Amino acid sequence: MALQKSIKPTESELEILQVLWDKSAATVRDVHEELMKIKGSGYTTTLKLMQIMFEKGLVTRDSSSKTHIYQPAVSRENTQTLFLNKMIDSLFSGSSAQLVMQALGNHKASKQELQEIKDYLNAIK
Amino acid sequence: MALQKSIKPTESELEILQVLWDKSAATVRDVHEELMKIKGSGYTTTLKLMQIMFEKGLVTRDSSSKTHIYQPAVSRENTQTLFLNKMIDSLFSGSSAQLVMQALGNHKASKQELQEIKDYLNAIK
DNA sequence: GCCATAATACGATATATTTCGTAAGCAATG
DNA sequence: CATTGCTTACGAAATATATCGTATTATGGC
Repeated sequence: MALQKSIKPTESELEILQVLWDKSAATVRDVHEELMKIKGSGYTTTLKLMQIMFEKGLVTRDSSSKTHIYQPAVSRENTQTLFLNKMIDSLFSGSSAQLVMQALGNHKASKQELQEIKDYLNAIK
Repeated sequence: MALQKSIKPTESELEILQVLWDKSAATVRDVHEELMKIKGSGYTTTLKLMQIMFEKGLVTRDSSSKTHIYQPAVSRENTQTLFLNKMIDSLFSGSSAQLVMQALGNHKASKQELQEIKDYLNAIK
């Protein structure tokens, strides 16, 4: 499999990918209804974005029936890693440890989460 | 310290902020020469961006002499947190633990860094 | 078969971001 | 004190992203 240069999804595209990752597959309407919960753009906006994403190869679609079914073509993990690495470079001087400690320090992690991380650290030692 | 409404710097603005954070203060030329090491845009592009950043309040400047001296007006840490939280929301389902573990898993952390993180975790327990 | 409904396609506009060209000012130097 | 070089200011083009309106097409119920 050829190593495709990973395109960076835009912000709106990320919102759509999130829905697709959660649902595995979805129609434009499905996605749009999810997006309505967090933003207020029109149906054709979502449609257009998903068409563009298809052209870019960010999603696949089954167009055998009139209502197309979309699926993510990039994995959540790869995309996370793409953005993480970018962020580590652009904001943390290339140090993932710095990023991690900053993330842990901002009161967003519960005790349980901290324990998970410790376990994880011990596991990969 | 007053709580500033945090504007999200654009990608180019982040590159400039990085230089300013490293140097504490710098002229447009200083910044531009640093940027030349990683990209190829013209001098007036950097100038314009820094002027816009000044209008947005992302940087301050001392214009008492002809060559202005710029300083960051937002802290590295606040900006890191801003982007981290955004990313946790948009890519990690709101879980900082997930982000941390993904960051640790992608082979970017050295043994030494991992140890640092463990120490840190123990410290904040 | 016809119509109402809902979908896609797509051009056009709107907005945000980045880039550059040019004009004008200042200051050192010779 | 004029020339040269570096500076800022700023308009405008170029590019990227997001939004919408309208036309067209398919489909199921009548």
